[in-house]
Amino acid sequence: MALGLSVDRSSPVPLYFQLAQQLEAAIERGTLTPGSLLGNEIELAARLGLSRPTVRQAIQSLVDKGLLVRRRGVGTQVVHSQVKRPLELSSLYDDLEAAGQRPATKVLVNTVVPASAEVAAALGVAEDSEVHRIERLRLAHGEPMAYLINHLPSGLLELDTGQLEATGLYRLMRSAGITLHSARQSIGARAATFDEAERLGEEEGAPLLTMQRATFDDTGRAVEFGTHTYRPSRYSFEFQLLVRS
Amino acid sequence: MALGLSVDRSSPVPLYFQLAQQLEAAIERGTLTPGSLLGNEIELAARLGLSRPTVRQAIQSLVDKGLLVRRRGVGTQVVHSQVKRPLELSSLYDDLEAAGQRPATKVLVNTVVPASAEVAAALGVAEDSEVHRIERLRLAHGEPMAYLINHLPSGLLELDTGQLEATGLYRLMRSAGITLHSARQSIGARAATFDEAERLGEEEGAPLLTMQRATFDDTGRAVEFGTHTYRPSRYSFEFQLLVRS
DNA sequence: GTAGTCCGATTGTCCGGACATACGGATTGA
DNA sequence: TCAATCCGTATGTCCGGACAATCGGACTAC
Repeated sequence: MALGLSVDRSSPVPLYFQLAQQLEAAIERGTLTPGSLLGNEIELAARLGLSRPTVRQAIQSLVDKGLLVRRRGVGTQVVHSQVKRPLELSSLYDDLEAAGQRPATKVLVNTVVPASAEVAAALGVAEDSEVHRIERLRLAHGEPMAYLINHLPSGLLELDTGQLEATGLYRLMRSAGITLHSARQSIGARAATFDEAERLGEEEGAPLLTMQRATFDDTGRAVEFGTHTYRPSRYSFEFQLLVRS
Repeated sequence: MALGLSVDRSSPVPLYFQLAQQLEAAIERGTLTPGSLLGNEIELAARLGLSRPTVRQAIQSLVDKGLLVRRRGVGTQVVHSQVKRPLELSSLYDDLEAAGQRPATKVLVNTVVPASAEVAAALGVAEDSEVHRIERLRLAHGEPMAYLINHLPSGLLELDTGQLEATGLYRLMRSAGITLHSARQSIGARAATFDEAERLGEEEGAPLLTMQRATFDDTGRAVEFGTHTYRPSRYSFEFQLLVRS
């Protein structure tokens, strides 16, 4: 097959990664059609001038992403389903932007407060110690969409209101050198209180979608604790899961 | 350190898997405390009589699970946070059982119907072709908790009402030899219609948590499409995410 | 005292090979 | 005709080694 696979040994990009990218691109592009066999690893390695472990590493990374399926004695084939991207730690801002909605943010509160018991527990800091508190209203097409309350440990990040209105919190954290690693989420629903309804332009008692999330960086340190409410008519959580085998 | 690590070469269980399990157990047990270094791979391999790639494979699997963090030039250490288990494709039945709630199921509908356009699209079958339809009421402590509507392609599974009341749908599928692979989920909220409220013992207009999910097996074939409504006072979605690096 | 440099330690990448295991089709036997 | 067996094929596991890249601390020079 003319997949045009090739690797550049002078590049600093790892060989297995180059191969994985090319395979993923071929799947995305439709050159590798769902259900089609990938050709055996030995032969593929020989064709590319790579060793089998390297080829396997590339393939494995795509299997982990859910793009390929390996079956012993059969071969490796492209998953034939509409499942494309697995779950990511999503950012509302990025989600909206990807959907072409041009999100806007209004920062309502950006201050330092003593940590409540709940916040302290979530962030793993002492109660009443100083934490940043920001409250933001997220809009799409001029309509309120979500009300976001976040707490961050102090000293982690400069929280500039202007920047917060121009981009998302996660992006700010990443550009400050923080590598996000994992998060604990809880998604529920409840009736809007009067204040909540007011802020989001809903009626009191209207259903709201709620999300609480504690985010951790790669050292396991809590870097953010958020309590968000969404207008369910404007937003729902969409994601793909992979089963752990 | 006296971690008591050892592998059984006569076991059919892969060596890297044995090691991974023992390391995970040690972390769970607290023998390996958060933040502690794991000792370098070379020495660990020598101590266990394994090769370095095997040890690396074990460690990598735990890194993928989010239990360990590797840093070049430093070593591998246990993540120090409360993040323990990453996201799984959760089964409401298993969730409830794990929480010690002794779930009960009432099967209200178990029949074969022509596929609606929505169902046909989700399952990847022709419109009006035959699909199974089941409607179940899930109770915990005698209280209604969720109303579950599921559609399955015909010929996939024997859907015995008795079995459906005794266990969960996912467990049934797994024991029928279906390997679940991935799912596409959408979680939202809305106000209960009169009928929905009736079924769940809520008031009309009360907030409901909704979930739609299409599940795929390892060949990418859709095996189930579910439309569920939950009482938010009784249930919320809890899960951990890992960031894809 | 401070900044730059060097160096040991540790993980990251890659190789080539060996044998085990499971799947599916072909062959063989009843 | 149908079922059990054999066998080729492809992935799964494991080994031992080599060199590169990066981190952090120690040392050195200014």
